[in-house]
Amino acid sequence: MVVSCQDCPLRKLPVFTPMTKSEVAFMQKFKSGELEVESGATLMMEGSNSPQLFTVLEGMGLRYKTLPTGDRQVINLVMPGDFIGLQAGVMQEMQHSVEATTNMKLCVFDRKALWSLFRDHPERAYDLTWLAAVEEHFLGEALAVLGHLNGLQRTSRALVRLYNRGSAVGLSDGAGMDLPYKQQDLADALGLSLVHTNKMLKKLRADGIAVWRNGKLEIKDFNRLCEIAQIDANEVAMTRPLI
Amino acid sequence: MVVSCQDCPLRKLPVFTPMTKSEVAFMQKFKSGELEVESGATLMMEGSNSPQLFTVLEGMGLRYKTLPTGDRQVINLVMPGDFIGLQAGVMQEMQHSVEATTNMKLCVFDRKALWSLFRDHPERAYDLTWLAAVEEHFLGEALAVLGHLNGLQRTSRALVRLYNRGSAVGLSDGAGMDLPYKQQDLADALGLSLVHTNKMLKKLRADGIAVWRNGKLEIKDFNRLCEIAQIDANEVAMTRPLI
DNA sequence: CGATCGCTTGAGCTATCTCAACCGGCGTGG
DNA sequence: CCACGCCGGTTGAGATAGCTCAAGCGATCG
Repeated sequence: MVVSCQDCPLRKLPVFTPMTKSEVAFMQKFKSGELEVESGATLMMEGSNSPQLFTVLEGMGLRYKTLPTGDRQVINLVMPGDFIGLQAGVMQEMQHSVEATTNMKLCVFDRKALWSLFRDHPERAYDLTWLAAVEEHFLGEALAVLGHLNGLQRTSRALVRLYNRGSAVGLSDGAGMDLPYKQQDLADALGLSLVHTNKMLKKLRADGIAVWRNGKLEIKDFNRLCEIAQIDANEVAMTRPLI
Repeated sequence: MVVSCQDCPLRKLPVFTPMTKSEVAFMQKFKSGELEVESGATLMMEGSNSPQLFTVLEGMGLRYKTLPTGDRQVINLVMPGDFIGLQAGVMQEMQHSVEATTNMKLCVFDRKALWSLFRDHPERAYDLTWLAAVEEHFLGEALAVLGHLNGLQRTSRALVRLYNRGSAVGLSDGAGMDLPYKQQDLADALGLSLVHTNKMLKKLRADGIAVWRNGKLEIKDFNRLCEIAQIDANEVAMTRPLI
């Protein structure tokens, strides 16, 4: 169903129908350049009206909201293939911030071209809407996680999801993958305190289930991890559907 | 910015540009009928492949996921004007269920016509994507609520948001509005136990801030409620942007 | 060498959960 | 018309997951 498209600069966008030559040409024009940012940089700022859309080519980041109290809710971790900025593209302004955790390479699109995409390339517009629906699906799942799972379950689930996503985009080699985040980042994503997150990770480590240290994640016992996370290990890994 | 459109059977869809006559004609064709359902009915079922999209004309419902443990996470409450089923329309299958809380009247669209909407009416396709982005925004906010607010704050926030939304679609008269849900529904939305939700509602009642009983919600002290909910009372009520 | 940063660990505190009982209203069946 | 059962809401009491505070540790950097 999902056709990967090498030619498309928006190459991580899943496409359901092969692209025509004229579409590829349009995409080339749609793409306005590439951008490299340093780790720590803020790509998009809550409340700003960003004129750009990005596809992540390399590196990792995180998408978060800042609460009036100063707390941070991480919405999700950004990996290669993710498309960011649709919200700002389509609403007046950004509702969350995006920050680079590692150095990143991005493919930049001009937001003004978004409308012509809809007008002239309905197939691609459809793909984009599909992407938004998928995003909505994942947020719904995240909501259920925060609403109903305990600390250990949340932590496990995060590791499974991240591992699956990482595998899907080729970030994992054998049993390990790069996961260059801080424990605080994970805590902010899971709605747990740093201390508690640390203790849950320790438990997974002690039980020989998963080890995450020095930016490397190793899954020792995938089945047990899935069991804790309440995920069917055989389930078709429905991660971000991006190739 | 948002132009309401009386002629459009998809009339609750916010449109940014006035509709042409041919568009209105298309919408009439797009609409495949109206549907009335009894309270308690399930409109869409998790995992099913629903051939229909709906706009809510009257009545209220709720959108939820069922967890493997049998727990329920309410994703949001469905009010008149809401558009449901885009996920099923665009992905293969529904990721959550939708249930009617009261009797409901729905405007039904044929999902197969969705593609021709994209092909022939890019403005409307754009509107739809905008709607998906808005939905994503709200889920992001909900995530932050579950991740960082305590029981009283969550409860307060829910009441403020519901009151604002209700007002926006004309469900509130003066100080009161119909809110025909069970405490269990709210609990499942907030990720709290029924008992605790009940105690938080009791506190709001005792403090003369808000009273919700017998399906009627009355806000006694909007400012204090907003304060607890960590919402700026003067903030432009960014509820669902539907007229 | 001192300072900073991320991680780790312990100790007490409390928000929230679970269990359990009870209450009033309503619909149903005898 | 009464009795019963059920459902939604209310309340109390004990248990606990997770929080906050606080301290210490190793690595990195200027």
